[in-house]
Amino acid sequence: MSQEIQQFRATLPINEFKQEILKQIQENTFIIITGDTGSGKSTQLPQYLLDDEEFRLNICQKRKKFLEERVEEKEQPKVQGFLSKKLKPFVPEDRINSTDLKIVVTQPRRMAAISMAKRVAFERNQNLGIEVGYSIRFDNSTTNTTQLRYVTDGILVRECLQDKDLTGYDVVILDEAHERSLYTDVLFALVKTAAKRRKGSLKVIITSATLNINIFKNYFEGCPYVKVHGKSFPVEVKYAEHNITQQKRNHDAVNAAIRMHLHEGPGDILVFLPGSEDCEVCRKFCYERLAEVLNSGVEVPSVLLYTLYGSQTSEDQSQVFQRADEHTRKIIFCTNIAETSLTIDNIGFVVDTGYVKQKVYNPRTGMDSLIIQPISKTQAIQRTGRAGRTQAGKCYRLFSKQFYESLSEHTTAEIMRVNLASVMLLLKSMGIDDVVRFEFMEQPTQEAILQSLRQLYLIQAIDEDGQITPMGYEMSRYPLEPSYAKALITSKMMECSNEMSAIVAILSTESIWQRITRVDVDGYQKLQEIQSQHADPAGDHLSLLKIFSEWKQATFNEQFAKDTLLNLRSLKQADNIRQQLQQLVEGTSKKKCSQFYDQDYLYKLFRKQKDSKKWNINESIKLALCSGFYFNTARKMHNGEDTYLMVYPEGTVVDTDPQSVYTVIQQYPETVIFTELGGTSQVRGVMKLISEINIEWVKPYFSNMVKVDLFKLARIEFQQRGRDAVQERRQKKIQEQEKQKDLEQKQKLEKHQLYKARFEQRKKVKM
DNA sequence: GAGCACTGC
Repeated sequence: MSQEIQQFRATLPINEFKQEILKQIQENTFIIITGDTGSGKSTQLPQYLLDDEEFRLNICQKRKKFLEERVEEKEQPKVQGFLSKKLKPFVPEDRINSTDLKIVVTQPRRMAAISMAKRVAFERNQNLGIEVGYSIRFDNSTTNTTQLRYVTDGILVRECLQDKDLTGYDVVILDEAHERSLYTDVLFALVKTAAKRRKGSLKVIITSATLNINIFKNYFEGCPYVKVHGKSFPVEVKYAEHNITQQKRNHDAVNAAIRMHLHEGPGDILVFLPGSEDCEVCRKFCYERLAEVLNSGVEVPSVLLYTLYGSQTSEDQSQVFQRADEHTRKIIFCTNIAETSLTIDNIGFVVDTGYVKQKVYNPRTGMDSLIIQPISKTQAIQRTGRAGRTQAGKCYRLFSKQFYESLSEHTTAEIMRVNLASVMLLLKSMGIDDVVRFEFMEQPTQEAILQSLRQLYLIQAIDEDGQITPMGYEMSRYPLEPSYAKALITSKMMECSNEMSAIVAILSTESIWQRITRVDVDGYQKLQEIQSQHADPAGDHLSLLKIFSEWKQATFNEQFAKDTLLNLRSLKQADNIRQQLQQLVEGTSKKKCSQFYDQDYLYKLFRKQKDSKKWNINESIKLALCSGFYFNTARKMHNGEDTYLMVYPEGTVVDTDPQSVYTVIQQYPETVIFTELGGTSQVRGVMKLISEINIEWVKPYFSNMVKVDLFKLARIEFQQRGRDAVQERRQKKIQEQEKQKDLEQKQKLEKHQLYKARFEQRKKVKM
């Protein structure tokens, strides 16, 4: 067996580059390895290092030197909170003399971490956890002896909180770095600073798909890169003559798929669409079209139609992966999920509509909107590649070559499109104060940073000088958005933390209700009936808690979940998270917190009210929610029942979510708070997850919100020394933007001329 | 006048 494995390992494309890679790693701190999937880099690279005796001894020596010097320096973190006990500097005594090489490999997805650890353990003929293991949230297979750990990127970020020099590792491999998840972007910055402090005793390897390596090279100071070829087949790309309109998108996609089915050789067809509803609509339409073709007397070879998207049950998803018989072709209508997360074998053809749904965060309004957008070139190439994994393939793009040229080079990194409050709090809790100047690989907008600081200040995670508070330290322990962490900590003080940890856990998962589309009329009506039966006029948060508790009381019954149209997968996940949160809440000291809460208006209110007869636990839960979300207060406008006016920013009008219990029971309270603002129009927000409150509870906080001194908060006066540098960067950015603008203008003009020429030509023909 | 892509601690 092991000989077989050795032979297999030798055939992997990366094997040819083994010596070169090892040489570069010896000589450099940072190294980039590019190569497409199938090159074997994720599984082989760490093994090359593990098996290289010289490398191991060399790096252990360097590590020993570094740790001895650091212990002598008695380095302390810059600021220390009195609430958090975990912030003592990490001095791993046993690491000083250890001759074990420790490697960590980060993955953007949990499944990838597990399967790679299993694969490598298998290749080394070992049980999982001895030498090789994985660690993901809620699931850890590693022990003290584990030398190679596959982890999700979020896990390594959490580990950085306790050990910012990453002294527990000798090598960090950031795998699939081109995907640029929020945590990989944070890790780039953390790992870069750690490696510099470690003076050559920490090696950093970044692996990425072949594209956009320049941005990595710039960030890691022109470090060397090794290019490894993958195993893939050529894919022929065809463009449509004209771009499709939104109305005709599904129509054209189905026709393209049918044309391929009738005229092409073997190989399944993958059709990329923006949304799950599009998938269902297309499947239905495809059946109808195929029936029409059949009726017209054309012979149609046997075919199976599937859909594939994230909110399906895993049973529905697994059907797609079952093999059809030799003479039957599969057509799969899918969303972005098939772009990277799920890989289907035997795809020979791809139809690409050129669009995705993407979440965009607007820092000014604090609103998340889900918008249909054109894909990036990188995405188009990725989608195309899905046709060339097992055979030479074809990709039909439902847009013109010009449209492709006009697409942006890369997908906008996540860090550029999310609320940065938790990232900023993370940095502050690690002693990085000057977040405005913090060097990310790609700089988020100043506005986004300032708005997140504002939010952190409003929930007292940082003080008016931008310095992290003990409360902020406490919040950073929780794997939650800071506002949820605040609500949870407050709930401990207000004696309702069991309830709050359940609520927050439910909100951390996808909907606990089954997703039923409007196409399913009966199901949709039934869902609405059940929802109204369980609706609690106290609000969405308490209604969710109620249904969750009922499921728990029914002893986690599967049938109960089915009957009440609940999503069992989300329920189980929510309960898992609830347990984790409860453990964290136990670690929060009520006594120490009271130093803060004794001054707190909401807490005083709680103390005053809690002995009165009218008071019940629901009120406490709502007060705790207010402590994290009071800036999301809205009051009813009387021109339209479900239209509300936010207290801040002034003049912001918001609607009620049609899914909210208040829409279901058709009662709209005077004053509400909400925990999420969303929508699809970017113009007007929709309040999601709403609870009725008493305006008197939050009134004393309103003046805070108006007089936030962002200048002070951002510690701008601390930056005088570095002002020139900032100015220079800003200038450069403006120049780049202008260049980009010019380019776009030029492209627009060219496009216009092209259309004009075509129009003239057609006119001529008609004449 | 609104209905939801994908991850992750």
